[in-house]
Amino acid sequence: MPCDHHHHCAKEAWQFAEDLCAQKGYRFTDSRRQVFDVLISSHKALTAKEVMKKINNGQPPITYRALEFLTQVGLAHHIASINAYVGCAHHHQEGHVAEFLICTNCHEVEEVDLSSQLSALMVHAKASNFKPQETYVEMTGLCGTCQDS
Amino acid sequence: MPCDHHHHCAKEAWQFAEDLCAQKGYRFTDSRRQVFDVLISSHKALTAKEVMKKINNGQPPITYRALEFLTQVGLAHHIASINAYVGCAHHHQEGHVAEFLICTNCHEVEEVDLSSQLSALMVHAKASNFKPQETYVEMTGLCGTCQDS
DNA sequence: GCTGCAATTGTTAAAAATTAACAATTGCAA
DNA sequence: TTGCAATTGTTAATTTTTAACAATTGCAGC
Repeated sequence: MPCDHHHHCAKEAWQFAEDLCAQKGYRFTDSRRQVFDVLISSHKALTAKEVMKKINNGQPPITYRALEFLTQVGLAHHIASINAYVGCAHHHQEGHVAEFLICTNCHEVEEVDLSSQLSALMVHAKASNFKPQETYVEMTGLCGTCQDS
Repeated sequence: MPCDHHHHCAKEAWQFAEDLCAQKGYRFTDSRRQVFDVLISSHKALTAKEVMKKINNGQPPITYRALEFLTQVGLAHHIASINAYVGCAHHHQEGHVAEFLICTNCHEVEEVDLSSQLSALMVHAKASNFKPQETYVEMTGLCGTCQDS
């Protein structure tokens, strides 16, 4: 269940983002902050276009660059199945894998940790001598709210 | 390990496709056959553009429609993480979930069944009262061959 | 065999999404 | 304070996907 007190969430998220960038020596610049703000202010996955609209029509390159940055740093996740992005301010271990539950109606996204089940996904990679880079575990469907509407 | 005797593979795949379409009452038309042929002749995931190129530069709408058809029928899978398609001629149970191991270098794709591990992915959906539609389990990385090159 | 209808295709063109290229600016270290 | 790497601003192109609609096809019912 996503937390519903965005003010609280947001504050911690910002602190987390600040710390992460500082610690890793990345510049948490204005445009990056703006995009992060848009994403983190919503639990929904937003397309690049939606992000742009929310930032007084920011130019595509700026937005795409910020999205790429945030994704690489771990402050956002790319949801490939619907080609959208969702903010994230959890600390992830190296090799962390999350499962995303994506409502196709409202695009609300719930992120759940898969660490304990990860070995089940890895076993095939291991058996095939496959060296993993990125893992996407995405489930589209209808969230509880949207099932009733 | 993908089978390496495409002739044998292909023959069975065609039979499977014919039967599937006949049984479900779908028309296995020329353009659909062409796209299926392109996909099934390769274990690699191909982008829509790559498919088009292989079909004496087929027009986009025709290719996209065929890809959509094949995906819906189950004769192809959409690999969201790299926005590409891979042919498939396995019989899938209702609610079947596969894991795709996708080489980011050569785009070879291995499909493995996740049935036995599926409950691990579903447990969170259940707990969240989330009604699943599509499940994507994709792992990008380097296949054995590409690790050495 | 015709007729009519639904499914599919062919074609043109538009819309949407992403990236290239390069000049201007910024932040910081030497 | 100079120089360099990182980042941004800007324009425009490229790539990807879809819309719209006319033409065709396959087939069921007469």
